[in-house]
Amino acid sequence: MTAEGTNELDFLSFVDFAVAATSSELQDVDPVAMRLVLSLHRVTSALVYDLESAVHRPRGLSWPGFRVLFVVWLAGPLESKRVAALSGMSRAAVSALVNTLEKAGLVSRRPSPHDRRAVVLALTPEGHEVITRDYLAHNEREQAWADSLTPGERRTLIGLLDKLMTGRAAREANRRT
Amino acid sequence: MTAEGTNELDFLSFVDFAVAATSSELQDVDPVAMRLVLSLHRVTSALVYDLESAVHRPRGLSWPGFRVLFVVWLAGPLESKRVAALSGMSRAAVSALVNTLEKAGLVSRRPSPHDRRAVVLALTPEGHEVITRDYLAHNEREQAWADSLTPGERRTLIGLLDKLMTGRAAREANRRT
DNA sequence: CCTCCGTGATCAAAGCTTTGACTACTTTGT
DNA sequence: ACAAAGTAGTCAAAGCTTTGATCACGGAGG
Repeated sequence: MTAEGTNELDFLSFVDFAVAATSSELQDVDPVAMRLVLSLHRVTSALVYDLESAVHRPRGLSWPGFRVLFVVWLAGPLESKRVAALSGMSRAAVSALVNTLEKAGLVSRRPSPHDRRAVVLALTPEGHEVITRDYLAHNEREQAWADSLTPGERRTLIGLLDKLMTGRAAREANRRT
Repeated sequence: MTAEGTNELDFLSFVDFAVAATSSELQDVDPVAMRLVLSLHRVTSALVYDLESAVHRPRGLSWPGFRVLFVVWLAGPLESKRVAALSGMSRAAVSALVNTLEKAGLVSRRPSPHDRRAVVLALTPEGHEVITRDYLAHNEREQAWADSLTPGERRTLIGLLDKLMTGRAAREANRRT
């Protein structure tokens, strides 16, 4: 089974190959769970790489920078801690990232009026300008991806992802601190 | 609409909030495409973080290290370039990562017999030992996530992800070099 | 009041990522 | 045969991530 046609493999078709190859090496592996996770990871990687390289980098934002700006844009002046929770990053990562965004003049740091330990993050006018422009291009690219599915399929996929996200494994899962 | 109940938001429920908030700021945004991409990214992030922190780190592997080992295990011995293509990383990233894996005694580098520029990567016996043990634990955790869905839902989800992966946007998308 | 413990933000070290440059080699075309 | 163009791997700089300290502040009990 090994080394046969291994040369036509690519990032996409590797999923099929991997499921077959693993079953032959290991018993007790669930091929459906394997394929599910592998597909999820590969689609998402490809999607994020495409969005970052086609939309955000050309406009001067990194993918993490976009995520922070997006959260601050929508959920509005917000404590650093909450930005971390909503963007799915660690507090340390937000702190480091905001150094960059602050230097770029997109985000401002202010002390919180109610807690002198806390820092409130807000968009500067320029940051607001940047994220709205950027997000329009982002959403256009999102639509291009969504167009691969019918409207019904889109709803189904969103529903299944929600179910995964609220399921038992997700609740038990390790979370970022 | 802003700043109302913003305090009960978390990483999961932010999706709903974001879709509503964006529509009120921008017209011409497709809320379904937005929700699709946001859900995909959030589920996958949570899943990868859980797998890395619960399975791989405790066993001494990083997530990228696992990916390389996994590819070399299944498709291996393989040129460095092909490992990059199959694992979805850049050639430079593979090169840097293999430095670590080689020091750890898990992967070996050999010159290719047919092309003196190329390097062939293979698992050491210890690397084989590590990845088989590690992958068994990985797959157990994958099963825990897959258990949130019925068997039919799993098949449906895999099918929809495949369709996204082979659709037009994915084919046009920027790819790693 | 004031000690004790919890929490918010930041820093530090180590690792991985990216792009772009560079070297060594191979392939192509004349 | 040989120059030109392309390709494999690596390196370097800059950025982002993680965990684990550290420091400042807040809240509750004695």
